Amino acid sequence: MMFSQAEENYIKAIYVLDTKTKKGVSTNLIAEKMQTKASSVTDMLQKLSDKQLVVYKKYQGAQLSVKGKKIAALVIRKHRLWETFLVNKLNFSWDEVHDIAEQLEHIQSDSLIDKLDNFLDYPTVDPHGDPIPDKYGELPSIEKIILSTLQVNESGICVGVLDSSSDFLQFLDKQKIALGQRITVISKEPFDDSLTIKVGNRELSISQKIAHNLYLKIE
Amino acid sequence: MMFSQAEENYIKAIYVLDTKTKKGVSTNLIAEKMQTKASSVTDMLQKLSDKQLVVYKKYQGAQLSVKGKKIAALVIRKHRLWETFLVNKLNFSWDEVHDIAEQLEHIQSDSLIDKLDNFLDYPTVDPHGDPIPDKYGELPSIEKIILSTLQVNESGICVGVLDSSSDFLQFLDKQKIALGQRITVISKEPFDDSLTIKVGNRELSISQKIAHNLYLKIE
DNA sequence: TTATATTTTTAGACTTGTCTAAAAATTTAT
DNA sequence: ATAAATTTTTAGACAAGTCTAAAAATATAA
Repeated sequence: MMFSQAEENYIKAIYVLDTKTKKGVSTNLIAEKMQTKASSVTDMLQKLSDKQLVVYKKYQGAQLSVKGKKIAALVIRKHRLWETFLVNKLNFSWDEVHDIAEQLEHIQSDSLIDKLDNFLDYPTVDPHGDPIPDKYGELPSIEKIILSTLQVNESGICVGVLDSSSDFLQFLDKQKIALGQRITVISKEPFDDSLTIKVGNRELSISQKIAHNLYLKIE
Repeated sequence: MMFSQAEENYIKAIYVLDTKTKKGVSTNLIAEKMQTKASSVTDMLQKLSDKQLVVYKKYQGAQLSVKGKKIAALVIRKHRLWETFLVNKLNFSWDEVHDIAEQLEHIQSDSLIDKLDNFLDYPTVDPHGDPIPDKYGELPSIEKIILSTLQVNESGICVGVLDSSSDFLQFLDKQKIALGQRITVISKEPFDDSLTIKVGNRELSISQKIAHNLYLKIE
């Protein structure tokens, strides 16, 4: 069974929104995510429902079926493997790879993905710290917490970003904050919720918004 | 300026047929190459003509414009770089890569191709010995001759195949004939035009058809 | 709870690329 | 050189995916 790029993109969008909201995903939400119109979404939901990839009742929003979830996970697997390839092998920086991976994720070939996975040495996370589903569509769960939830003097290893827009990623590059680094909370400012952190041997002040988009792993 | 996959595929087909026949390429020829109907070809030729990619007059066949030729060469460049990647880095064999490269060649990103080219160490030929156009669409001309045109006792280095169907490539693998090997013509059989050749330290007999599909480079 | 606002769906249209069937042009053969 | 065969184009239809505008359903508010 093979799906069009449009179908795969809708399924992926629903997957992301689904795991974020836990309820049926609304037509408008999907439309916004897909940068399209609600009427187009309705048409596609009808089609995906016919193919048993989503559970959809008129006016009730949509949820992925088990089959739909697996397809979503496999597209995400391809996306993240390609991003890993682009960064680790072709020397792209982590803020440049999203759009290219968005195209590469639709290439249809199981053996290609198997061999790419092998070539990359079976990575479990992509360059942004997001977990890579295995070939069966299973996501390894990684326990990580948002930096802004840490108390003063607590610390952890930076393992991912919540927002992976290039603006944010470029900011991190500029501040020399990278995955794998230890981050320690030195102090918290009650006035604006900004915090002072230690990264390597540097101390720097970051806004609440920044702290809210960095994932740490606590040992 | 960007082109759809369908447009790119037509342009590529016309390019290949064009350089093979030297005349305007007929609608039926393109239809056969593209596995489609003549009426579809007519529609597309009209469209490509509007975009100045082909020179087309009703009932007269089509030829690529300079612009069309450049686009064709750049698509072929991508195809051959990806084939090289698949064989050299992912360990595919040379008979498995065509269909996957057929998809990858449509990925739109100049920097991706630049970086891939660099990663592969600027190859000039793909795994089948076909030349890779440079980033300006220029094809390096490689002088190579068909094995069947050699006289007895003449020899050369095998540098390419004319037919790159997987049947033929798998036959070559089975016979342990590979690019880079010296091939010497031991004798020619007038009855069926088969020939006995020396490859490495082995002697083997090959049909005229095989000999007609192997390229050699003569020093 | 009835009126208003918002969300969602429907209806109809458009684009790209394809097809079949028929018409027109070209080529081949007698 | 005219008839027959072949090639090519046109005309009209269809599928996928999108859009706008209007109708229907649901949610919100007085």
